[in-house]
Amino acid sequence: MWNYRHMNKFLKEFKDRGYFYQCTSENELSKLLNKEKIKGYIGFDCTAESLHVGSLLQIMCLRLLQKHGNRPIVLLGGGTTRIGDPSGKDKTRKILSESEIKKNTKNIERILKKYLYSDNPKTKPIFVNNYSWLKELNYISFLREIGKHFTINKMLTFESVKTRLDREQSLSYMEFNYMILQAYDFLELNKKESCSLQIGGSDQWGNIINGTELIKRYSGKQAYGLTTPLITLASGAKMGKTESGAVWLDEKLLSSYNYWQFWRNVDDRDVIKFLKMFTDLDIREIERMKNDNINELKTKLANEATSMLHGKKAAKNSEQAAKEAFSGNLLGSKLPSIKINFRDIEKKITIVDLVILSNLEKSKSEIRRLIYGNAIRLNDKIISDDKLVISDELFSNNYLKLSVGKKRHIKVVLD
RNA sequence: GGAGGGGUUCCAGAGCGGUCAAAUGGGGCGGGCUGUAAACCCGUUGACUUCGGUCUUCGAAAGUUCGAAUCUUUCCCCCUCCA
Repeated sequence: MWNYRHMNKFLKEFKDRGYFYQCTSENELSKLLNKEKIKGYIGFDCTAESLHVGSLLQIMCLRLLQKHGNRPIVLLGGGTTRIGDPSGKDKTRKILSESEIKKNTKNIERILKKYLYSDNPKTKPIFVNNYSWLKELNYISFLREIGKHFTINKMLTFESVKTRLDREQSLSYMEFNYMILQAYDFLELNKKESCSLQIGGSDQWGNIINGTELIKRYSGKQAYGLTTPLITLASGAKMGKTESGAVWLDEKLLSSYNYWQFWRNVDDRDVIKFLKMFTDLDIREIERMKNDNINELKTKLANEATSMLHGKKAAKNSEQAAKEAFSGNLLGSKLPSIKINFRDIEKKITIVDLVILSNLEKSKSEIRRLIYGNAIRLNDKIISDDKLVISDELFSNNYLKLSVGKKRHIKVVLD
C-alpha cells in the first residue's frame, strides 16, 4: 500500500485538514504533484448572486493548491448555469436570465479574488468562463467529437440521473446534457491550460469522472479528480444555512460583524475541525491548541475566517463590537448601526417601529411577542411596554443600543 | 391504458360541516441554566390591532350551506399497484 510519508505535501495537507473524500488515482496524482507543479480547477455555479460558506471549502482547496506552488483555475459556470446541474436537485431549477447570470458571475469572481493570491505569477489564479467556449459549440461536430464518447447506458447509471428517473421526476434532455458539458469543460481546460486536476464536492464525483474519462478517450491523457466531503455539523444540520438565511461571503448580504458571529457561534464539537478547514493556521499548531479555552478558540476561528474574507481590520472591529455588546457595556461603538433622525422622534415612533427600522425583525406581532418574553432591551434595560415611545432622552451621546434577544445588537444613531 | 391513495400553516403529519389560525412531533424564535456551546426545563411560533377584536390561510376555481380545511363539480399536480 502507498506510504503516507511519501505522499505529496499538498495531498497530505489536503487530507490532514479534512478536505479529502475521494480521488481518482491517488498514487499517480501524488507522484505527478511531486514531479511538477500543476494546474487544478474548480467550477463555480452562478445560480446565486453570491457565494456562501457552503462554497468555502472549495475555495480553501484552491488556496491550498496555491500554497503548494500549484496554479488554481477558477471556472465560472456562465455557460452551464444556463443549463442547470441536476445533481442533488429534485426539480428542474428555474432558468436565470442572461443579465442575472452575468451579474452573478461578476460578483462571484470578485469574492473569489479576495481569497486567492495574485502576487506570484506562477500561482496566480486563472479565471475562465465556460460560456466563452460553450456558446460557440457546433451541435453536429460536438456530437461527433464528444458525444460519441458517452454511452446512454452509462449515463443512466449516474446517481443524479437515477434518482430523478426512479422517482419519476422529469429530467429534461437539456439537464441530461449537463454532465457532458462539465466533462467537456475539463477537456477544454486540459487542452487550453493543460489543467490536469478537477476538485469538487463529493456530489460532483460523477461529473468529474466523466471529465477524466473523456480526456483519456479524446486525447489519451491522464487527468485526475479529487473530491471533498459534505460537511455536516455536530448538530446534524447542513453547513452554511442558518435560521436567518445563508451565510454569505459578501459584505452586502451579510455584514462582517454577523459573519464573525457565525464563526463565534459554532458548536464546541466543530471548532477544531473548522480551524483546520477554514483557517491558515498550521495543523500542528491547531493540534496543540486542542485543550485551550474553547471560547478563545472560537474567537480565534472567527478572527481568522473573517480576516481572510473581510480583512484584519473588519475582524478586529467585529471582535471589539462583540466584546462590548456581550460584556454588557452600555454601548458597542463598533456595532452595526442604523440612523434615525429627529423627525422620526417627533413622529413618536414606538419601540415596535424602532425594531422594524433596525431590520432585526419584520413582523410587529413577533416583536410584541418578544417584548412579552423580555427579549427586547434598550441600553440593556428590558422593555416591557410595547407602546413605549422612543424619546431623545433614551439616547446618550446620540447613541442607543437596541438588543433583540441575547445575540442581536444594533446601534441606533440619532442623526 | 386500468385500479386506488393523496395535495393542510417552515417540515413531517392529524383534522373530515360549527368548539379550527387548525392536534402532535421536528425545526425556529424567546426566556431560564451556562460559556454568545451542548444537554435540559419553560414559553412561543399567520398578519394587523385602540388588546375588544379585525383580516388572510388548509393545491386552483366555482358551488351547496346561516356556517366549509371538512360536502359537490371542474381543473392542476403528486404517489402506489396492475398492464
